[in-house]
Amino acid sequence: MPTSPKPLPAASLHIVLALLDGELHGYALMRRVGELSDGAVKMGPGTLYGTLNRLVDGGLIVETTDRVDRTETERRRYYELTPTGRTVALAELDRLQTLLRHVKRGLAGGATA
Amino acid sequence: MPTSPKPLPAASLHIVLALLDGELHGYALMRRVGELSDGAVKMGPGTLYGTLNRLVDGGLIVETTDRVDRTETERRRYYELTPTGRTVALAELDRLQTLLRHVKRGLAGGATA
DNA sequence: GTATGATATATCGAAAGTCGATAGTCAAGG
DNA sequence: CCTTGACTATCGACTTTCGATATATCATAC
Repeated sequence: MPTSPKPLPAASLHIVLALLDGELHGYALMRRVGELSDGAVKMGPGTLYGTLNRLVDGGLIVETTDRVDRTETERRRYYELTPTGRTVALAELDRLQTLLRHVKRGLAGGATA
Repeated sequence: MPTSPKPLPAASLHIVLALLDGELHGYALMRRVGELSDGAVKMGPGTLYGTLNRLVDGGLIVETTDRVDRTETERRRYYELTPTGRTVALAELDRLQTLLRHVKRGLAGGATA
């Protein structure tokens, strides 16, 4: 079972989930991560860029080099999920869904003790 | 807006979610946290007891002292959510639901780029 | 023309959190 | 007895996160 060794840390999780929708550059990722939780999660650059590098090292994302319409002065660095990264992201999504389902089931049952 | 300063760390999150269903003692909490994610999350004692203390300090949980049918030799220490803790737990649950909703919406849209 | 604020990337050190190993007690079963 | 599972607990190493800081470009406004 190579696709679920252990849960990703929070920042990594948010990044790979955000990238499920398509490639993004660092700054956009910061915004998107915030948006995805209606502003509840705020990832600063200190967290972002280190995490990005770790994800690249771990083989979950890659910097896309096939950009076509980019100007010379393009500062943005785009990242996308690798196939492995996508698999992991989907597995994490699943894990969260399972968690919520179980918690909500317990809530419905009612622990009026 | 006193009820959403920032997301709880992973271990704290799992513990308060597990306690939404009712009071539990440490060892049972370890099992329950695993169950809630179908075995994907494994919290060992090293993580558990430190986190438990932090949650007590933070006023999110309390050790229940009103146990009736406990023997003298009872080693178990039961914890339950405080009203604040319950509010935080529910807010976190909400945050996760929002996250999943947004991510899945993006997935449906399709990023065939 | 120049101040300002958003875009954009990057690094540093401190603080916080997590993990795995270890340890001890008690009860029940073989 | 002696092992095994329940149960709480702590330690140190490691990983992750945070906040501040830095730098450069661009658009808008003054």
